[in-house]
Amino acid sequence: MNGTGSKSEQAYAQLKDRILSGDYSPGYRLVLSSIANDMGFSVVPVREAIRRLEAEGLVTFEHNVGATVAGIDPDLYLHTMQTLSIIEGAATALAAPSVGKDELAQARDLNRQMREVLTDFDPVRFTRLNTEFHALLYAPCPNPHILDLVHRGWNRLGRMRTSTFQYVPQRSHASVEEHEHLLDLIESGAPASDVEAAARAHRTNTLNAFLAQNGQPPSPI
Amino acid sequence: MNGTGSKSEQAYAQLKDRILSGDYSPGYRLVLSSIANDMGFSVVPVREAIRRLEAEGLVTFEHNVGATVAGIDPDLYLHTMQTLSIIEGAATALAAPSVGKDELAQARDLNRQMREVLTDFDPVRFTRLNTEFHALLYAPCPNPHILDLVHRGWNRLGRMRTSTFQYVPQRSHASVEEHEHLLDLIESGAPASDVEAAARAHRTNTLNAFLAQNGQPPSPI
DNA sequence: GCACACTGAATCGTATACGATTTCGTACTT
DNA sequence: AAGTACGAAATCGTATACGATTCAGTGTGC
Repeated sequence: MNGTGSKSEQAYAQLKDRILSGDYSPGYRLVLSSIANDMGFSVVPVREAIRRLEAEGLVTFEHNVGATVAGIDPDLYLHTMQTLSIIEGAATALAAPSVGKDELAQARDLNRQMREVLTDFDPVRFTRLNTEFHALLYAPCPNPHILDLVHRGWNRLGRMRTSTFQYVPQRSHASVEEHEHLLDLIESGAPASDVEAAARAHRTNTLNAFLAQNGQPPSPI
Repeated sequence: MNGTGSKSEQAYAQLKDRILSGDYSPGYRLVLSSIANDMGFSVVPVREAIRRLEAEGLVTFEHNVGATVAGIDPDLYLHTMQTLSIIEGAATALAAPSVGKDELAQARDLNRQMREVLTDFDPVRFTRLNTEFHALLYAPCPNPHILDLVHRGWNRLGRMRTSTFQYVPQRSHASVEEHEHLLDLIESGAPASDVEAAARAHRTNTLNAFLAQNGQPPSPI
């Protein structure tokens, strides 16, 4: 009857939404009874939802204490971004042969918009365009498992992903150029390894800019 | 008081065990009440355990029908192995600088044993040695997130991983040679990209051998 | 003044109960 | 004989209830 299905499912979707949107920020204590009351159902489906979120790494759980929204300490950020650079690079390479003219045109347009934003820099808008740009390029990846990992990775980063370029605004210029290069590679049907290397290096560069700013050594991969 | 912690946790561990050991084979219907009875507690903790397993991809869930142990159709196998070749390759490369003399010696010994097994081929034993060999090399990877993904990937393959070389026995000779090469690269402190390429190619070769045998095209990555 | 034991409120963990949904066998119709 | 409608059994989904555990605040002994 209900399109969204079970309450457990609804609870899962709502919690995930609130966490990803930053409504519940890291460290927020997820009290079962409160959430259940808010949503209007009992604690059982909420518990199940939280278990799933736990397995995805969005919340941490402590026995007899409860769940809290998982934070992102610098280490976790490094590790997740490193992993994402690897997986998203592979996804982009695998997707490349299936990227059509339409997508390429869209991507070029997005990059043009990003170039415009450079003159009057708006980090949040730039980051959103950037996210769209990359999503467009890896979406045709024929391996759903890899796509799933990409999505989970970005989810783990939570709200930080919506504002990456707030932290490394100086990367934005190089980023736009690298995008252009990546598009050329894809359009020209370059070997998968080249596309992968470019896509990965692009992410790694942003990560390293972030690390350098915090006085940390660059990622070895 | 209890070392294993909550019943939910126990249920999770037991179910995972039984699935991975092949006790519950793919397609097996996980009936809540039966499992709860078997284990001696109520259905609630069992449900939670299953939710977590679902999020990890070990079981599939259907609303109002129940959970079944996730199978591995050829597509899923391809996708998972492809993903693993990418992630494990990266893990091995990241781990390489931290692989000590001890580990190298152990690895060489394992490979020596594998070479011995070649003369009187035992696919299960060979596969186990192979698993150990690689686990030894990627274990020192400093990025726990990547390690986690490697483990999850192997878990998804379930029991098939314990007998890979049953399906592609002819790969075993080349495999041993490639191991030696990989060890040389690591020992000589080769660049991360070289180690990664070698480790990935090694896995991809096995995957492709498997694919070729089933008349499918090789993996593009 | 400080450490420690105690008490109660908040919260979690699990069992039980019951309504809802699916599934499958059976009888009935054509 | 094949297909369909019906109904009972199996199973799931969720609410409620209650014991168990944690945590904070208070009081007591040293």
